Amino acid sequence: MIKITLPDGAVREYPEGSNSLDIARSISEGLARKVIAASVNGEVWDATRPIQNDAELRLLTWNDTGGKSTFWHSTAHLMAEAVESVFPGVKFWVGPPVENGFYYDMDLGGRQITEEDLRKLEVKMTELAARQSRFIRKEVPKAEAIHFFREKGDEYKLDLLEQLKDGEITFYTQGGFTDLCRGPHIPDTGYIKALKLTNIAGAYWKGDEKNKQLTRIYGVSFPSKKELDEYLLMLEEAKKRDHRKLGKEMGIYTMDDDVGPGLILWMPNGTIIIEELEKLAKETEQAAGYQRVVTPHIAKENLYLTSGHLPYYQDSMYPPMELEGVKYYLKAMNCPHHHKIFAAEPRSYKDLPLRLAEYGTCYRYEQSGELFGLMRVRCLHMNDAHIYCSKEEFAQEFRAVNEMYLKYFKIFGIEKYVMRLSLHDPANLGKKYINEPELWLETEAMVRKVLQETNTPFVEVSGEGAFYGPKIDVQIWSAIGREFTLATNQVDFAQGRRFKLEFTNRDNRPETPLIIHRAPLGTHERFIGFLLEHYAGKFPLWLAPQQVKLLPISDKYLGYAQTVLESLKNADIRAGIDDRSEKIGKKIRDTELARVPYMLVIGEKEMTAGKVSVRRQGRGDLGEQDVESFIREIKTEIKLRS
RNA sequence: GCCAGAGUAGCUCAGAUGGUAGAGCAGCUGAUUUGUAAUCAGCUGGUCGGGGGUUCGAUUCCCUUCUCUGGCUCCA
Repeated sequence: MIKITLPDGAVREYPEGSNSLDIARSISEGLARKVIAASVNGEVWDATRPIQNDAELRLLTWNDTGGKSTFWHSTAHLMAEAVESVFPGVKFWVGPPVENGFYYDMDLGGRQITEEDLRKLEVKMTELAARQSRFIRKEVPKAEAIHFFREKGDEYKLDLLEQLKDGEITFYTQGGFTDLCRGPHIPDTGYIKALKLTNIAGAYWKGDEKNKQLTRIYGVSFPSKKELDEYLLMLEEAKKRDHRKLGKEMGIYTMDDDVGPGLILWMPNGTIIIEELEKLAKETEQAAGYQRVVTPHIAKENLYLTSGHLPYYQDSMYPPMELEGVKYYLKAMNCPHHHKIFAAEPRSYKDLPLRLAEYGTCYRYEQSGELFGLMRVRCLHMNDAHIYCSKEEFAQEFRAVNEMYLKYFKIFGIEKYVMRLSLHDPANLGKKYINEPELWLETEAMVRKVLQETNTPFVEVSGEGAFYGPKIDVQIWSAIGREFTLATNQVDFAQGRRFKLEFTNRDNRPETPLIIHRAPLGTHERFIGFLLEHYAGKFPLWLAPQQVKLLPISDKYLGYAQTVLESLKNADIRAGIDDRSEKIGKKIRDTELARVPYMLVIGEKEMTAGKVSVRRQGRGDLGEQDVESFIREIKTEIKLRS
């Protein structure tokens, strides 16, 4: 007998070789039906795999992350089985579960796959699932595994095998399909009741663009039809808050083929938001001891040779324009210009920290396939600043920047984000990263220490640093689930020396400052894209392009509405009148849909009493109020940015 | 940049196996003067993304190009 410890601490005894399904069944049949995998001593196992020793057991269902990923991983195998039957001779690479489903990469030998094929594959998969084929696990000696895939002629799996040792190789078979796989899997294919193959994509083998491109098929599956329908509904909902749709609908921005890809034209409504954000940034930065500067959009080649942009960042820059034998580049970052401002005057330790801020316009030649609405563009306006400080001041300054982030996030109600400590990748020193291994390690440790001291939760990722130093990135997700860096806080140990920046320290000696690059509000483009989705277009009052709309019941009250409008405008409130000869219901409907925060209904009653009837978007009628008190209240709401 | 898909009126979408296109909403005009999420009527609006080819004839078929979209690679 073996002792099984359940999550509630209960210890039960079972015959040796019992599996998780048996154990679940001993608790209840209902539970057994829901179990799709199990965590055995912290490791996710097949629910059907025999347990030989005492163990801590946690049964996993669809509602556990481990359960879902097992379910999707198994569906990837089911898809592979279907693909193999429809396209014989196909070679497979890997087929893992992902955040919302699964994919499998394969080499179809030059054959093209169409949307129609996906529908066929779905039918085939449904058919195979209904057979309830068991997933059978088998430990295989390496030699036998190699033999199997040699026979099959699958060089991709042979490549995978190369990194595996004898004794750690397992095969899984379901129906007529056998795959090299670590597992685990669901008990049988019958668990998969609903599925959808969502798209076809190219994916470079091993993620390297120099390698051959394989065909990747994405899909998602569920234990019931109901869950699939809910998922599809959720996708529909997400589409409604897509910033590209809202941006168009609300007159925020547009793009034009003649202007160029990735170049945003901000319309009046979008520009209002930009100006409000800049106002916030200026207030915040002034309070934090920043000074504002303004710099040009271009500079001579030499500046970028000095900064290191040309060797390390050239691919992302627009090609130069040449005038009188001198090459000029559009700036991709503001830092070199700011460094020149630092260098323009002799600096003392007494001037430090020197904080130079600019909403700088940068141009980056992003690859055409990367452009994405407002989130990834080629002309961007960065909430940029550079802080020049001594090593001793660094921790304090870096911490202050982090605190500024959190202050902003509170204002915008940003709760779902991840702080990422982005480090260099030693393999890319001298290529993607400035070749200063010790300085990398030193500054990375400095940043890590600040994060730890401030108890900031973060994840560490290698190979995401800037070319001049490590950074903290704040990751957010778009409505359709794509991940982006919203804000960034970077250390730069390289450019100070490259630009020969110096200040005179207390010992009357020249010293090179450390530089912090920071952009808590990221860029206008990405930030407003994010805000559109975050608020689903329903901006808080202070950001709303139009804050108040006056809705006269009929033309008779237009005159009174005009006087109210004047009062609002005098109070710097963005307001307008709906003077169409429509019924009030229509005016309300249109204004609600336009997401204007406040509506003021004006008719006989209001005109006589010198009042307005206030209606809040999404909330409905709030009753009558004096014009003056209404203005006072919303001025407060605007001022507090609540 | 690579793989795949899409581009018809301002928006959402129909449509023709090749004979130059239609609806709703929006817009405009008129009627209506309205009390908290759609008043009625009429009208305007499109070289069916651009260029080239095949054809008596192309928005439809072919080629090419641009843009957008889903991924890959890359990144604020």
